[in-house]
This record gives sequence, structure tokens and C-alpha cells, in this order.
Amino acid sequence: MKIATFNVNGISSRLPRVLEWLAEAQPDVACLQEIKTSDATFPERAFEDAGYGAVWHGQKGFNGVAVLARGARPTELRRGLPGDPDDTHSRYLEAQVDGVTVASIYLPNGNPQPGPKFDYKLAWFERLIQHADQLCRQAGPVVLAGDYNVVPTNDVADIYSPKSWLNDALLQPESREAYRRLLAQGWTDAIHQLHPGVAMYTFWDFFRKRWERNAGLRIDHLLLNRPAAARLDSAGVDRAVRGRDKPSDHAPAWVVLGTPARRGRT
DNA sequence: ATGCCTGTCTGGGACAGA
Repeated sequence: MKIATFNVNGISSRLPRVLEWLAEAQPDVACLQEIKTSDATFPERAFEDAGYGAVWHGQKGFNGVAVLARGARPTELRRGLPGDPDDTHSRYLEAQVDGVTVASIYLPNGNPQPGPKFDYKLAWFERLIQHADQLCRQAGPVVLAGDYNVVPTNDVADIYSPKSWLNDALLQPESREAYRRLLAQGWTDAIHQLHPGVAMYTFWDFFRKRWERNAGLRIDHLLLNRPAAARLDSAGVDRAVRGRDKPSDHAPAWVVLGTPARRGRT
């Protein structure tokens, strides 16, 4: 079972790129972020025609997340994180597909920092950590996939060079500490696990020739609870998608989970 | 040192993104 995450940076203008990627990558589940469209204008029909059922949590102009499933409509489990009824951002959608619980996550960017946006990022992160704890303990497989807006370390595996980013919200100790505490619940960072020390970037800024120079960041992550991690076969980043015409500034990242181990004797 | 691009909504400029 292949599960992917892709920050599309606006589904309206990105739709051809996303459909093209779905056709070639053939993920069973695709978590999308920054669809930047209202619920009413989500291109449900286009995904249907491509063989994907969808659930989505839209927002006009900003944010917005979705979960697609090949040949099925995901069963929605939760839209929005608990813990703040006044939070109006569409950043979290949880669904079940074929026995696997999947969340599409768009963690707040947090810039500029310090400031209210950074405070919101950290508060949102705390709510995620709170909610993720019970998900991590679930008996069945759970995958938290999305744009975490956190570069986990200064290692070249995570960032081409931290120098010009040291004041950025993505590299702050508070952001990293929150990510580390989330992982400490028992989650496996799949890309890191299977490609330690390798530059597995998922984001390249549109300007300063960052793509041409491979000046990227690893900020899109797939976190697996133990039942999911036990099935982890492979993981990767579809870099080529970033190099095409009218791309998103992110590339898709993915994991493949193998068939569940059989319980008992048969 | 700097949104230097890009998308969205708007209404031709502003804001957000990372």
C-alpha cells in the first residue's frame, strides 16, 4: 500500500500536475495540503475521473487539506484538531482507507518569528502532539503525513545549508523540540529511517535558483506508528515533479507498507 | 539584506507562503 503526501500549493492551478503525478506514481492514498480552495470548489469530479475518491477540508484562498484514495472514498474520521474551537484554519483531516488510519497535516509555517504566527504554530503543534498520542497507541496502522514546516536538523540530509535560515520558524529550537517530542511518542520518520544521511529534500523555494542548485529542505514527513512501521517496505521523494512546468514548490513524498503479517497459525 | 517567485482573491494591489 503506497501512501503519499504532497503540498500542491493551490489545487486549481496545480490540477494538471497532480493528475499527471497520480497517473505515474499510482499511490493508493494521497494526502494533499494547501489546496487553497473552498469546499464547494474542490475538483472532486476530476479526481473521480482519475479513479480517486476524496474527502477534503477546504478554505477559501488559504490552507486546505484532502485525502484521496484509489478506487475508494476514504472514510472521514476527523476534520480539524481538537483543543481550540476558535481555530478557523483548515489544516487537519483524518480518514481511514483499507484499515489504515491516515492524517493529512498542514502545520502552520510560523513566520515571522517571534510573533503571533509563531505562537500559533507552537500551539497548533501542542494540539497535534496531544491528539497524536492516542493515534500512536492504536492497534492498527496509522500514518501522519504532511507538511510539518519543520527542518528536523541542520544535517545536509535535511537542509542544503542552514546559514540563511537560522532565524526562520522552520529551524527554531522550539519547532524542532516539538517535532522531537512528537516522534518520542513512538512514531517513525519513514524517510529518515530508510535514508539516513541522504539529502531527501521535499521543498525548494521558487526563487534564488533554489531548485537549480538543489538548495532544498526536508519539511514534508510521513510518521508511522509501530504497527505501520512494522510494515514499512520503502520510502522516497518524487523529486522530478518539482522540476516540471508550473510546479508546486514541494515534491511528493511517499511510503510503501507491505502486507500485514499474518497472526497466529493458518 | 532582501519574498528575488507564485497562487489567490481581487479589482490592478495586497497578502500569504517558507
